Amino acid sequence: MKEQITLLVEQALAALVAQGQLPADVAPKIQIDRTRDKNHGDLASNVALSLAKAAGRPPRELAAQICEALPASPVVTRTEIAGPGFINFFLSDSSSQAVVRSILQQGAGFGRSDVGKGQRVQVEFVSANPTGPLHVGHGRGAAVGDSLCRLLAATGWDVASEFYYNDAGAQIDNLARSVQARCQGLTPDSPEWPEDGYRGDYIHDVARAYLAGETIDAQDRHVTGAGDANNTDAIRDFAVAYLRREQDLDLKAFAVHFDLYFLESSLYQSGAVEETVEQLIANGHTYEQDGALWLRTTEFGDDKDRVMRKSEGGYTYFLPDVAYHLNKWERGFQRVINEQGADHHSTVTRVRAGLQALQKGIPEGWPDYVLHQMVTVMRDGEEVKISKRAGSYVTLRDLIDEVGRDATRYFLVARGPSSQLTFDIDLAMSQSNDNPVYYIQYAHARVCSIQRKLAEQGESWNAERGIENLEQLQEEHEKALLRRLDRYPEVVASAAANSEPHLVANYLKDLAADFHAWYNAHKTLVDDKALRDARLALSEAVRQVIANGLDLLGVSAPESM
RNA sequence: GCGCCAGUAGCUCAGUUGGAUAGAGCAUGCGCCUUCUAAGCGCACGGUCGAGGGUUCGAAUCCUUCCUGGCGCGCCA
Repeated sequence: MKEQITLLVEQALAALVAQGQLPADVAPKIQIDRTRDKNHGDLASNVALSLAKAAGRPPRELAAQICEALPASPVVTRTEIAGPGFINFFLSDSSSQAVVRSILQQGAGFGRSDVGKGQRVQVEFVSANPTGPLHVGHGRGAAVGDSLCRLLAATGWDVASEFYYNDAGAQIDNLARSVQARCQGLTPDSPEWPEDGYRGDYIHDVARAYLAGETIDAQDRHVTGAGDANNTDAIRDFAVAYLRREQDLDLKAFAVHFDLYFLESSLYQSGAVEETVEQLIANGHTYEQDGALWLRTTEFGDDKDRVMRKSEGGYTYFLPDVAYHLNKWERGFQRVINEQGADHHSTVTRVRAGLQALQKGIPEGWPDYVLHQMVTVMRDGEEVKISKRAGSYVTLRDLIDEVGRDATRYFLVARGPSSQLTFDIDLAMSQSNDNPVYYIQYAHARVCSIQRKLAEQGESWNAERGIENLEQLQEEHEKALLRRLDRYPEVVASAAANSEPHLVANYLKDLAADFHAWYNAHKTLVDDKALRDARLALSEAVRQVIANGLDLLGVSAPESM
């Protein structure tokens, strides 16, 4: 719709230039906006305002000339000049009703586009260390990342989702020591408890399972507990497998799927880590100091240089991170989006700097990052501190069990990633109308309910007749719904382009509100068959868009509630 | 001290990339079920868009200086 209007305005401007009314060198970017107020028509343009200076004429006068020069079109019934010089476009009924036909024809495809042109994009998210269960923060990452994947796929990208599985390094040793301490009967209060050891109760669970000789079946590994409290390696393998299994179950319960789990340990096994170090040394960006090997990341915009190899010989996490991202690049991903918590934002410049230092022709701003701010959890009006090491914990599993998957996902994705989020457990658990997800789902269920009622009456919806009679939709509530439905594809495109799934969540709430208002004001199953079927077409279009939108958020669309 | 993110109604948050009179939910008050599911609808109340300066036809939005909160500033990840 916007494109058509843009075309008309372009033609009008070209005509004015031809008449010598406008200088030929003006190259305006024609902006067409949806109006906020329906008194201002359906679409509005500010071209006259932005061109007034170049034209040497008052905006309203210029606007009048543009309107005069607009070619006739069946889409626009009239134009109006308003305010300081806006041109308001009023669309014809038939053009605004056409969206219903499009939705019914395209079904689940409505709102999808091919702007991604089938290009590959990789989205990495969650990537939690296997040192504890997933908590709310990981949940936000999972909800946002998964929704992002769905949005990208819906806009024509070839999406690969990936979980970087950090199964090597110091934190894993810490995990092994913590479990071992529990195996030896120590408690976190004990003076011999490992420094910085993980104190959570789940460590005790792992230790008990290990000592009992349980067998763990995780996605990619199967380990049986050796039961020997002195065998640190066996404990490490067991603990990693155990927590991996827990995370598998958490993600499954959250309906989040990954195409690939990438193991950090594989970067050591393949020699990629070593090769990366050697390349960085060969490129002359490193130096030794205090027994450690440093990378001069300050040459690439970092505020201080970073250690790659510790004085005791091991690598910091930074190096495998660089090796990992080089691997992504070499797999051919021209576009990579890393979704992670903002507490890790310092890795952004670091990883990019490391990649630049490799001199492989990787673009400076590669990869993209979507950082979500912290989640604050409230329970009984008080903040619950999330600390793996201290053991006080709100797990994702708890939330899913208590709140339900749909509400949890909706809450975690309904805010812009860059805003801090307060997750009120009592509110989310309340199962009342405070939960906006129910409000949206209820709108979907209501449409289904109308269809059921129709069937009970021994009647059926004649979709053809409905589409033929769309011009009967003349109520203000109906016009508002039509306008809202027409916006959906733009919302999806914008949410995908800006990595902001919450736009979809907000849109669905507004759409549901428009629908509920209409539902209360006007009966759908009226005697007049033409009107009835037209209204059924509209309600079915609403149902379809809600289903499409909820799917992008990973939330179900129930047929009854 | 430096960097990143934020500051909008009593609370939780939107705000279509600089547009017209700043919106929604919750909370509060008053109405609406013999009619397709009341998990709903309508009306009312509620604002110095953190503060000051700047940019222009026009600023919650862009620039700048402060104030406040969160996160980061490891040879942890």
